[in-house]
Amino acid sequence: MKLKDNFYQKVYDVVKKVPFGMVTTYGTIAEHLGAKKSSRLVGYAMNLSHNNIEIPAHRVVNRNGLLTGKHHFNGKDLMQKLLESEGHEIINNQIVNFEKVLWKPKHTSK
DNA sequence: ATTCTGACGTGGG
DNA sequence: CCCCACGCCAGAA
Repeated sequence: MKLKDNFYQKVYDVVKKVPFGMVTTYGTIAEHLGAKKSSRLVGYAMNLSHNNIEIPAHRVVNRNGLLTGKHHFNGKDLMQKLLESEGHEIINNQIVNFEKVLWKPKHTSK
């Protein structure tokens, strides 16, 4: 049981599926899992999984496209650097054209 | 065990 | 537009 385990598992899986040059949001993932209200869990799951270098957590931002979790990386603007390296433009900790690089699960073709 | 906080999001006043 | 509260789960003090 423990559907929550499945929940985290899905979060990791989805995040790892995020293609290069694309980003996603906690709310989008949570909604995809059918727990939009548990958007916090997604962020929390990231925190637990941030040990898993295989998970591009830097591609996950809040619904505002704001790099809310950039402080949780190497403690520097590593998150911003990574995003910029992938072709994103960050201004004031916010992703430019965020909606244009926003990637959604099961809607990859775009 | 209890209390607070945290990578969020939505709604109400 | 700004502030507060609720929902969700887990870890730390």
